[in-house]
Amino acid sequence: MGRKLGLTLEHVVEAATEIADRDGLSAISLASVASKLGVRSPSLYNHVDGLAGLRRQLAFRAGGLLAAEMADSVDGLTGTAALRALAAQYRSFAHRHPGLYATFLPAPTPDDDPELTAALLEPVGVVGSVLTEMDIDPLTVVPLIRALRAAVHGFVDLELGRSFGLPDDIDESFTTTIDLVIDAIASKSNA
Amino acid sequence: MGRKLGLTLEHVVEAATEIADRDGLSAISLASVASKLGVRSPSLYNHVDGLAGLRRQLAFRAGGLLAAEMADSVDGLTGTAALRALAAQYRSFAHRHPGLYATFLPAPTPDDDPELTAALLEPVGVVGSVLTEMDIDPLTVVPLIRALRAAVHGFVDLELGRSFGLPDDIDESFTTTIDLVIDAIASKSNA
DNA sequence: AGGTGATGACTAACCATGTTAGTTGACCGG
DNA sequence: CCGGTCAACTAACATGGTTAGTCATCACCT
Repeated sequence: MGRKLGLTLEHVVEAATEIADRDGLSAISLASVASKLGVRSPSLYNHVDGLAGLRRQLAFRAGGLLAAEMADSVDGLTGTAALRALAAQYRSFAHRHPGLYATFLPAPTPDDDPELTAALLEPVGVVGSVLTEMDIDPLTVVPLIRALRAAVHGFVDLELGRSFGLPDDIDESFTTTIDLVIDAIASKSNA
Repeated sequence: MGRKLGLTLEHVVEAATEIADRDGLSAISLASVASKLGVRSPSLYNHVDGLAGLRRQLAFRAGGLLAAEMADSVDGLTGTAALRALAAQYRSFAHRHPGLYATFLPAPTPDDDPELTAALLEPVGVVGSVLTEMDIDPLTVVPLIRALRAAVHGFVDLELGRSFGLPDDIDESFTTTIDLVIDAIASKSNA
């Protein structure tokens, strides 16, 4: 049998994305992706460098998609309103794409894979540009951006991991959490 | 060959802990654990219910250890000092036991495994008792404890995942992050 | 039109891992 | 001393990743 289907890298990554978002990142295997595409596992090597390569492609897609969504969400906004929009969009992305979201951690080291490292830090850059517009003391901007990132990521990660035991409203808790951090950031702004 | 070594559940879980803390949670396999113990993989079934059972035992150990350390760390302290001690101990645990720490997520659903769910929520209980002593409005205590948990977990998770790109001092960023949340909590305390 | 080469799928084979079944030798209580 | 239990074992099988080698199809070039 020769060339039967018009399989492309896009198709492979798309299929893997669907599996990851539906059944979790660990459900991705060459076997499951190949099966979804109606193809045998070795055929995937024509498009992707093994399982590791597939995961890498998935991470690229995740970084690019999230960065694009965040850039869109902040359009026309500045200051705390922009930060709130970014946090909400970030959380929404994680809800809609839990599998892609999981590819962010652990991050590759800059030595191992500088290209992928840069792609995964793209979303952070969007937040950074909003913060510099707010005229924060340069000495404290890095800890503050880390605090915001930690709070948002931590909340989403716990939420996705079903780690909040109590039935109390989770949306409200998210608002409380990010407002707490954003207010603290605003109090150090000179804009 | 019959009964040769005095292998116990403790030995198995201990070996798995060492592997997980050194090489990551995903490095745990029955093969790697058995090899470390000088035993064949099927022998482990005499002590543990397969790989899933081993991971479950590891999660129990993680929950118990962290809860004990946190209870110790808060001894004699109250209020914001207690919260700061808890956060520091939590982070220290994650640094010393990254493999055990990773077992906390994703959490099992209460329906699937109520026993393990309870064990993993034990550390949260320690924080809860400190907060109730601080006399916080019961309506806002749940969002606040979630904010604190999200910030601390998020920070540690990003840190362990090498996701902080910049070389800026990480200890200082941690202090900034948790002080930010703890100060907000303190401002709502009536104690 | 027909030959040629690249493409992209395939089968076969190998290795590692998890798991089950059945076996065997050592210890322990009667 | 004898019999049962326990805890290790070997054998066998399934699944998944990977490599090597095969072969049909398509595009292009003469």
